[in-house]
Amino acid sequence: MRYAEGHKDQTRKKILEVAGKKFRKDGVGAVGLATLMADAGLTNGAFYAHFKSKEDLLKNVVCSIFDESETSLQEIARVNGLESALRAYLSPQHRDNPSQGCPTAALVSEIARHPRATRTIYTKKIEEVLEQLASLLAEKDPATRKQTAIALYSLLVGAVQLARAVTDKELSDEIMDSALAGALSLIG
Amino acid sequence: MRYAEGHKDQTRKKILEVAGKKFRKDGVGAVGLATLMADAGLTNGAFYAHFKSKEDLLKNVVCSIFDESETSLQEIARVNGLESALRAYLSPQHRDNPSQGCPTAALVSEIARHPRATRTIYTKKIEEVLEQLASLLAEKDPATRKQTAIALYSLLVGAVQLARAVTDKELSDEIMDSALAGALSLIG
DNA sequence: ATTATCTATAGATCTATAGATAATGC
DNA sequence: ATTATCTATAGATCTATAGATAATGC
Repeated sequence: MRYAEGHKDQTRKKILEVAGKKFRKDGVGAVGLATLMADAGLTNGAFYAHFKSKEDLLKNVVCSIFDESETSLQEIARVNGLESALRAYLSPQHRDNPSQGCPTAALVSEIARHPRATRTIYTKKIEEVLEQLASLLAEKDPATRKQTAIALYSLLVGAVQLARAVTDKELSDEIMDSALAGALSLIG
Repeated sequence: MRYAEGHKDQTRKKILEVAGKKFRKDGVGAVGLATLMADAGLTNGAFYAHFKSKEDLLKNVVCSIFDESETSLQEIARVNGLESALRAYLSPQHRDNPSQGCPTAALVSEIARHPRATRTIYTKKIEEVLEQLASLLAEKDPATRKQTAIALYSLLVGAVQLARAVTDKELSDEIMDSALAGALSLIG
């Protein structure tokens, strides 16, 4: 059936949006294409009009959720400064809503097990994020700035993952608070 | 068939050992029980003489690989000090061999999606590791010590995961080096 | 006789493909 | 007429169970 101009693009966007959420929430491996398509209001077979495989979808999802994530970080940091961005990253809101949260916190270890082509796209996005973070640091020397950005990002990512995994709510909160203290001490 | 005394215990240990490696290398979800048992020199059906489900196996694997991991940290730190342990954690050797490495770096985000009972066992093990790390810090005040241990562990975990995911070898090395610098600055 | 491990299988997934259908563009 | 989406299905997994087999203990 021939739909209105731009209909296919909209559907593609919808699939990307639903996949971005489900992948982060449940993990890539745990998401089946049939259920994913049903959540997007479509059926299984329609998938292949948009992506040539699940791996192809993942590559596109990685790009699009990083772009969103970078925009969001840029926004917060521009308006309220880096410390506010760190507080947002280490907030219960972020911890408790992985489906809209940081792509790395949700997917990094799974991506590490995916084909090289996917990991290379991920690598490019990580470089963007690190540059963005570095640009927000007060430090003058670019090498030191990158070093700090890397340590800072690692700390944030690790902390949110830990805070999501533990069942003890107090410990989970303590992890977020301690990570904030550590992050602030890193950026001096 | 009735085997020699202790045979079943040995088999159980073998399954745990193989599972500990495969889970960390490929992720829990990507490991099938039939292949796992074949790797242990057994067949599918034998699994249920040892564990009542895959989830039950995972719980036991979490305990046993954390115990190994804690022993190993204790060993390195006792002989060569905390800084050596940090260097070992952030070494190419560790990054390139997830199957024998840190349980958290390999499994934390997957565990966060598992049933509460499994996450509670994981939580207990994390508390052990954090206490162990805290005990190795020079800092006097126990509260500050725990805070630093948490930030330190988060940083280590996040860095190794990132270093494993990126395809650019130089960036991967840079992540490990920057994390070490950050870790050293955290422990002052 | 006991029981660790075996084979065989049920029932539920999963990804991907092939070919049909139906709503819009020309 | 075109083509986005549909249904139906192939073929390969997966976890888990049931019942058979065979090597050791008594």
